[in-house]
Amino acid sequence: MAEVPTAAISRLVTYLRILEQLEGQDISRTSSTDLAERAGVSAFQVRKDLAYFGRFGTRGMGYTVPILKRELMRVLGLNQTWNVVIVGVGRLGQAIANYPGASDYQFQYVGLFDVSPELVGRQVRDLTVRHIDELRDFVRGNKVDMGFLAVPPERAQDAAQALVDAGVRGILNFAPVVIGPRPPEGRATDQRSVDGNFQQENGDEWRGVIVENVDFLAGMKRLAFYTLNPHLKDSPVPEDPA
Amino acid sequence: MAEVPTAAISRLVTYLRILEQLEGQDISRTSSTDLAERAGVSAFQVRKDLAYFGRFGTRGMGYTVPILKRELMRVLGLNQTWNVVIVGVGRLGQAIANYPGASDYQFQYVGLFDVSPELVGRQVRDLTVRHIDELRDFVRGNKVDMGFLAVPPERAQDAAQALVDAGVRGILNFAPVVIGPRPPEGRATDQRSVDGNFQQENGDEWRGVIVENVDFLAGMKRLAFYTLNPHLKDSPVPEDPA
DNA sequence: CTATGTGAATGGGTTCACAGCT
DNA sequence: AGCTGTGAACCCATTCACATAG
Repeated sequence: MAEVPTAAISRLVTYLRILEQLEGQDISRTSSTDLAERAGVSAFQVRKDLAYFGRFGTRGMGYTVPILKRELMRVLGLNQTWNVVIVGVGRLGQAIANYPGASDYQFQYVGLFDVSPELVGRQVRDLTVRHIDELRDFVRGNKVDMGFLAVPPERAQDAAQALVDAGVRGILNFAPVVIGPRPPEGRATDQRSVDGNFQQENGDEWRGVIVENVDFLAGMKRLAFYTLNPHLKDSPVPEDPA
Repeated sequence: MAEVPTAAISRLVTYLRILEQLEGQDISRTSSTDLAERAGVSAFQVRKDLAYFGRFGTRGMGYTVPILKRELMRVLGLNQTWNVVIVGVGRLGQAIANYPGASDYQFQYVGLFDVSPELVGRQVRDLTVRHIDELRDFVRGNKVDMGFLAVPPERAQDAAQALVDAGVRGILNFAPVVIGPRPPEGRATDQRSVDGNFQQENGDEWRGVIVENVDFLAGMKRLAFYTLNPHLKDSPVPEDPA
């Protein structure tokens, strides 16, 4: 089903960033070996990842930085405008709204939403924070493509559902919880779909909605684990051989 | 080399979070099927992931929430104290410092560092921001285990190197760049280690240092890609069969 | 001779079926 | 009978070797 490995997409993002850096240094040509070094992967991997989407190089020569950059941007969907709302405008939501770099890729923050009376009405960046009750109409009226979710974990599922009901196609979830179609009511364990994924007839609004998670508490915990068990991590610095 | 899949560790973190939610709801027993539903994975996967680290359930019965929670905390290294410094105390760094939930796991922020004269000396949370020049002595004097890196991308490599030189064992990198042992000086492409990962003789300080990345710009870009190509994503809502 | 692009082989992770306890 | 724990099967991602193009 995934004819392109998920990990390959993450790597493409990295290659693109490297190409931007190269362009900034007025380096106009590169190679799979060079990209591989800078990205911390193998050159095979670079070539294979690119090959999923086309042929962007010249044999014997390598890649032309601006061309490969343009092609990767196209592949990743970064040559078009994305209208984004942020739901949750606490410290994290504001840090996201103000983080530089998003607008470089035509991610435009068009609306900010929260429930807190202290925040609603306030100005953040060039936007006025709205109450989350206005979300649905706003998304429909403003061609919002995706929502960034920066609410406390206990509100994340409801806020995500609101985004989906409103019609966004993608959610970037910063809350440390799994969001998704709400399981049918009932006890924890019952007999439907034995030993596999659950699925249900409600929750169809979620069909086609993409969720990406950015969970830094999880990152902390993974870091703790690998710091205790370094041998379980494929490190950038290879082991001593024999 | 990775006898435990990296993805399994991420899932263990999710299971742990679910167990905490269950405990908060005074639910004392669960099962692989129940955990699987809540985590959005298969029950096979849950059992296999747990099996990498031991036998925590009772056949025919399932798992006892507090026991499994305790065991997962132990496995993940969350039953001990971690002393953490944050390098970069801009909006993002402050949001991290103030984000609730870290201290639940004995992650203790013991030092904050920045270069900006506007920030150094200021009070954030209960800590005074120090100049990054003090990092080395501080890390050595205060048994710092890991560093969270929230500086602008162009400073990330140097700040990471400073953390490593100072002796931290883990880095949680929020900057949208690859950090690691600095490649040897020289042109982009040369002949060492043909077609594979680079490695070098300097950069040995990085040996054993764990780097985890939390890159939300990358998350945005992945989201853009999958929103354009939903069929390439294994969705929580399964496809219509046939 | 160089470096890409790609079918084939390898290896690691997920899925499965069932053995083993309760 | 029920649900965990696990060796084996399967499948997908990475690695490789080489054919191809410049």
